[in-house]
Amino acid sequence: MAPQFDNNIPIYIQLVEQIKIDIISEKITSGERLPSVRDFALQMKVNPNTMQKALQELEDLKLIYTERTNGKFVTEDKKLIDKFKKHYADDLSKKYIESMQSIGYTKEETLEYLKSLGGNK
Amino acid sequence: MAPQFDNNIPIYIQLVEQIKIDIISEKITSGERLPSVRDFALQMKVNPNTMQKALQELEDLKLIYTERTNGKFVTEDKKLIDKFKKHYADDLSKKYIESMQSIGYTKEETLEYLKSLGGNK
DNA sequence: ATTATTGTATTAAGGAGATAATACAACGAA
DNA sequence: TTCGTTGTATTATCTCCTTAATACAATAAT
Repeated sequence: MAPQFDNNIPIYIQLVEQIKIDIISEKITSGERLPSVRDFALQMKVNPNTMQKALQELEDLKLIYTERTNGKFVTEDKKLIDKFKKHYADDLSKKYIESMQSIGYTKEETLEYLKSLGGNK
Repeated sequence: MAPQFDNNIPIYIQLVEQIKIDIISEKITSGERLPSVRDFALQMKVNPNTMQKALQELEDLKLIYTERTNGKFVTEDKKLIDKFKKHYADDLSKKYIESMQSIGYTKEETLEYLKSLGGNK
């Protein structure tokens, strides 16, 4: 459950990204309650303060909301979640193409490269 | 010339990545001399110490080598450069596929998504 | 009313990264 | 020899991230 963290990126940033992915992929569903800050921190093996900071960012993004003394919940705005999903896929794809171009692959070559990669999933 | 740095990743790491890309893409060619540490730092608008740290990492990777009092040069081992290029493309592609899968896209769907993206370059 | 659980805030300590300001060693050129 | 350029090393300072240890407020359950 506790993910591997990249030493070069602040943990709270990585937590935001991971939880965002869990919401986008519906591993945690719209309206679902998250573990308490303390429990979540235990699960992820980070300090409660670090988890709190990550959850605060997610709340700023409107992806979660808080019911004081009751817990934190994934937004019920499914359109917003879908918007994040599209944006995420778009961002990933554009950055991938750009990175491949930066080392000399055209878009067509990149597509070919990707096709020939690994198995078939 | 001076790139935009991501606040969340150490600058020296980003310098290593950028220079690595420049070598892989042959923007800087095999055997070519790099600017002096001080000049390079000025170009990139970073502290000489930060540049020195980045160049030290690249030397550890054998991508550059040092002639004391004369300067630093891109390796003349073209096979090594090509190895890095292949590894880089592989790594990018695998991570891209994995990330898309993590939000629910199959490999086929990812390929389609990529094809339909943006213009034709 | 009391207790437990929730989110939230505060203070302190340590570590890593970035910058600044120097200094030194090695070598080529004038 | 002297000067300038090269890489390299050192010390200090500042900020941000992380952890630790608390403490408080609000509410549901007992």
